[in-house]
Amino acid sequence: MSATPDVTRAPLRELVAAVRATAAAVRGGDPVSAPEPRLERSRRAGQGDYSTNAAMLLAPVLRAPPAEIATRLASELAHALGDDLERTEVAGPGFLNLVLSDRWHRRTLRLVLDAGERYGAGHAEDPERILIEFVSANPTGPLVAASGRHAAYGDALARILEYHGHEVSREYYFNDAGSQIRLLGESVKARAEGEEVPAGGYRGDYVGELATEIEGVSELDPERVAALAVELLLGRIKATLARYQVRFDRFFSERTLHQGSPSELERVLSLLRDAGHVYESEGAVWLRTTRFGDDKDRVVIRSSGEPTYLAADVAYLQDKRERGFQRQLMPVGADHHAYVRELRAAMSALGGDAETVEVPILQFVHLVEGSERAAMSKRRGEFVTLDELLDEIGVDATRFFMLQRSHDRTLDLDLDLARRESSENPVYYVQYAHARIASMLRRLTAERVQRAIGGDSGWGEAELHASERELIKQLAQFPDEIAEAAQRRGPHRIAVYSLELAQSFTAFYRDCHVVGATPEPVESFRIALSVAAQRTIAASLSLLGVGAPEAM
RNA sequence: GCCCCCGUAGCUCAGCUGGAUAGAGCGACGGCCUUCUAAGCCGUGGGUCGCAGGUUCGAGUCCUGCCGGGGGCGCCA
Repeated sequence: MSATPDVTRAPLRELVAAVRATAAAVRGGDPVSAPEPRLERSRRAGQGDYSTNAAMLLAPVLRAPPAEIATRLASELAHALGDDLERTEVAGPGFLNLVLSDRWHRRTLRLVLDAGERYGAGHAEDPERILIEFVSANPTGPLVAASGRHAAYGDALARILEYHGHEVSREYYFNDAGSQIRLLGESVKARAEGEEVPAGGYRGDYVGELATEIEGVSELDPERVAALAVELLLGRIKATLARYQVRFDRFFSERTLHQGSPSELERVLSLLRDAGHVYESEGAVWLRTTRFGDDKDRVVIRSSGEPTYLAADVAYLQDKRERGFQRQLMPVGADHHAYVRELRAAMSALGGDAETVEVPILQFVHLVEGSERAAMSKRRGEFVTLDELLDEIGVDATRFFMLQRSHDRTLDLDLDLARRESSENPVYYVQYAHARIASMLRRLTAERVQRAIGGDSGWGEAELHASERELIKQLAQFPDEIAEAAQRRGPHRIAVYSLELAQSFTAFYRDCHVVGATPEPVESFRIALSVAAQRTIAASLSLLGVGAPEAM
């Protein structure tokens, strides 16, 4: 991505490098392998700012007590870090705690500010071209609240991967062919003619609406009705997604895979046939997925001659691959998890690497109101649409709540809490911290703020308040949080981080007066720190697709 | 029966791929507005990390087995 100078990137990187270099020096040329030492944020006061487990890892290699090794590490590290290091202490089973100086804290703030709007961005070590396919709900009804989790997850993950330095495309794959669509057409037609919808058909109120929206339904054949209904429903889905701040680069139609002669689907099937992974049995065509770890083979062409959904999905898989994506992410609901094995097997059969097909499993969402649980399924008329949820609690709260929890856990979304516009509601708490900084900075001229950020008049030498140090360490953490969220496909880490950052800022705000602080260098430093906090809160929220208001 | 996810405070959940005395929010209880937004802050109480073994200097985290909850095992998508 951008060619940012290394020094403005991750403040903690040089600290980690120093620790590792020191550990290597103490260790000497011993060839026995040992894990790389870690640098961890200390959890409680009295254990320094950071601590390393290096001595405990080296103990078995050097056959010496951890405490003794830690002492040697300490003197090496003191040499390497110079004035950045206040002191070290050996503690517990052999931890080496580092207490960093105010000089280090000021320097770290400098690095954060110098990185500007791109702080924390572009750290991916192996940038890839990634395609993320998400939501992909069939256009047989409006998006339901559960889709809100998929949409928020995929969108936030895409933003995070992009920020981290990958090249990301987002696609929505929709089924506009096949039995479900046929059923939709028949359902609409039946509704228009006042007849009973077919077994397993669609019954929601929207079906009736479609019946009136489509002119002359009764004269049209079901197939035509289905096509028009899909068009209308897809339009609504797109509108909901746009409102939800979710962007797609492309909506991919399944139908296009069936068109032409040979169709894309037929072409991919013959690739598989040539590779010897396809056979006929019981009048159907099968893909030998068992060769690649599946527990049974899968039908691709039914005995009726119709292709299965899997056949189309495999064609789509190959299409994406041929478009040059090195990795495909396709988050799906927990009810589709068995599908992972089939897809990966198909990728192997196509001669690709199954590891490049990643399918994060998203667990279910329960809407909770008091002790009531609202049903989320698309069956019957009883479901909450995403639009209804957005009407109820707003875009920001919905996204934040959907992203707050790890995607592989079922989620209880508390509507009472989400509706509240107070600090009890985590999303407002974070936004409030941002607005508060904006409000504070409005009391100053732009020139004053610029001068403070630039450090033109200096930041002084005064001893820093514990809250100032804490906030700086929290800011220093940001690049690592992004790297973790990206690598582990876990956007919820950013939501958790944004809360912690807001808390750190609020503590600083409580303890340290900013505007009017004396002497002037102290005011400058605190203004600069506030700006860094504001930018980083804004960046975190932006990665979640949540707004960062200037005022509340 | 087999496979996948999950059991952490009254509730909802974090816990950075093995580290020190297990954290946050909500709820409960008590306190704080003549200074930059009280949409805020401070304090109190609250735990056999489902159970039992194992691995090791060290386990909420890794392994095995049980118990409990959810999901999946179609020529449906």
